[in-house]
Amino acid sequence: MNLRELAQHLGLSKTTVSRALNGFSEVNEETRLRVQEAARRFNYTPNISAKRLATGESGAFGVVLPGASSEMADPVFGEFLAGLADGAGRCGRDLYVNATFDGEEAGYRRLARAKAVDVMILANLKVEDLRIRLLSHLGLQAVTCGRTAGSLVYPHLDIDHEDGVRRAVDLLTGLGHRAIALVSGPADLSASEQRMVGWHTALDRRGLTAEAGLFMAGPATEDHGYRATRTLLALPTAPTAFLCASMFLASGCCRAIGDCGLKIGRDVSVIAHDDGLATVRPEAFEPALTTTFSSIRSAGGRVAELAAALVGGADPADLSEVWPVDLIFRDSAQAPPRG
Amino acid sequence: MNLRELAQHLGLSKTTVSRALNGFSEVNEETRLRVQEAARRFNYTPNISAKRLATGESGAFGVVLPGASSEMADPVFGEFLAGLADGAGRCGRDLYVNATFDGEEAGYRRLARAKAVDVMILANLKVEDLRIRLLSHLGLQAVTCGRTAGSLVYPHLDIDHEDGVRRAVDLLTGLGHRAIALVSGPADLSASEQRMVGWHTALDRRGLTAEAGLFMAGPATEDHGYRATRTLLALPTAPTAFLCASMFLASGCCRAIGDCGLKIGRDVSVIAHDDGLATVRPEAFEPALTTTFSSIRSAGGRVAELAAALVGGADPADLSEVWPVDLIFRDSAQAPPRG
DNA sequence: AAAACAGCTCGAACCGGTTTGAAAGATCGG
DNA sequence: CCGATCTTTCAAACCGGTTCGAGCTGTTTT
Repeated sequence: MNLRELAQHLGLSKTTVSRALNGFSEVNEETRLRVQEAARRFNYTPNISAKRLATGESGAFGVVLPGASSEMADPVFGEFLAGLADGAGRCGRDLYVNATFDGEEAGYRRLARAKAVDVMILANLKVEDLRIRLLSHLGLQAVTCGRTAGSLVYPHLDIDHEDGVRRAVDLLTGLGHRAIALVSGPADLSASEQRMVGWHTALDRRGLTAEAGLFMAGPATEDHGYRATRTLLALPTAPTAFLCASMFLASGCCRAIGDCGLKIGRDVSVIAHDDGLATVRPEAFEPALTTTFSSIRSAGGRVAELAAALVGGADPADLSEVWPVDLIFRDSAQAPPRG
Repeated sequence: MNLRELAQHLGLSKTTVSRALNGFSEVNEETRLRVQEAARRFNYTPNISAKRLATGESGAFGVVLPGASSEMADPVFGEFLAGLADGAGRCGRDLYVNATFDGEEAGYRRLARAKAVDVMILANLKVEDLRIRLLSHLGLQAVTCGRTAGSLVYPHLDIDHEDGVRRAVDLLTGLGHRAIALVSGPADLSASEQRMVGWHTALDRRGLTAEAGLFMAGPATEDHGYRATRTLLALPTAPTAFLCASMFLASGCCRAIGDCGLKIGRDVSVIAHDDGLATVRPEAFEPALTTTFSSIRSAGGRVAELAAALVGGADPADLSEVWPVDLIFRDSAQAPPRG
């Protein structure tokens, strides 16, 4: 059942039927109801490709997965994607996932030229992220999850990583900790940099120094969390508290602490950032982990909404948000043992 | 730059240019080269929507994420999706991800009516999976990752879960184990059922009984792995070996074993199934985990290829594969302690 | 009563490709 | 040299929507 057939059935023109279904005001209300009723009865859904061709809008958002890298192996990104797809659905859009085998840049170029998507979604922003410039150069709009320090203005949603770490450090220093390690994700990520800034400023404010040796960047895996923690605990001035940038890092961190014969809470404190993945819940740790929390899935959903607003003609300057982070106190953060 | 403009530049008709670029034989070879050269120079890419409208093919594969559930929280699914997107890219297709807020079935119906995708991809097949019937009823082709026991014929790719578990059990019984637990994923999953069958048959062949109490189904999380293992170790006849259906279950399993003061390898053996996620590598365990291995990412890529073949008109009956599973021996499987 | 106007509806053009059927030009056998 | 055949190209129709501009009512304004 297509538009022409539906119009014939109703004894109307394609024009009127199309307008009736798309909510134009010139259509008689009675006619509109008749049309809507018929559309429902005949199970009519406009052909997406035709609609896109006619409107010039693709009705889809794009995400490029760098094929070679293992970004998707990252469950946090997966969860973000789920939120994104969910939000896109709510806005009546679809999500185009493109994993290019010929390099990320080629993927963007292809999508742009083929007018396959209305907006590109970028996540895991780097400190210096070339993709933003590339896209604006290609004439593709973009919405990002995360933000860079530069002066470029683009719609984005970000978590206040800096503040989250700051508050976590405040909590720990308040409990009496003086040597606080930061077990971080990849150093080139903007989020990692923001966390480092928060760590520095919070320690500075207390008159403590952020020892460079207590900052350990690396992949956000259990493995790196374990190794980093082992390394840190072997230092002559081992830290009494650990901030982990993800739950996976925290898993490894906790395992390392256990392997060293220490007890979390009593001997060493741990605070992790929790993105809200169902598979790694802080309550499942022993003891339950104190966390900074922000749902990455919700963030994905909101990014989709921002993208929809952008397509709808909203001013890009109005489409940026920074979400606060919750600090949730559980048992893994306690006062340090008396030295 | 669109087809008409390109044709004008070349002094040719749209027809000829289109055919030259799409490899039709009636075009003069010299002309074809001229056209291809010009297309490259002007950076011409056909408009996807127009192409789709004209051909009736959408050029995309569809994946529906059940919005309410947390399938995406599952990193294994994320990795599968990455492989899928990668494979789709290699075949010149795109991936349409649809997370419906109004229920999975509604999502399929919408995609079918709007002719948004050529083939649907299904993963995480249930023992009784209604989606397959629904799709064939909607006239949508499908390729699945996983297979059900029923008599329906559909293109699929599956891992030989049954054989993997059988060989793992054989290894353990060969080492002298007699009580072998199966820490499984969700019971309604077809893969879980296949694993259970493998467990039963391998034990039967050795004249051992598969105790119902040693089968623990649940979500494929660290948490469930931990709880299940604690429960099992508290049994009067505690198992001496554990088979874990995923690396996450294995993480929890190992933690539980450690918490009970036991040592993996010496006191208790563990074999896990490894889907090849970069974040949870068996070598990172202490001791390194013996695993059955099969890359879920490669599987995703292959599923995309099968889907492309299906669109290309291949006989659906020829498009099914079952991949063998590697058994990789490491240190976590040893002979049981002498009772 | 003529002019202006608002409310609905419609035919036709358009989006940018693919594909059909016809035709022009080249090649060839007789 | 002519008709048959093959090669190559083209104009026009088509896919299924959206949208512009015009036309046809009937009501209000002057």
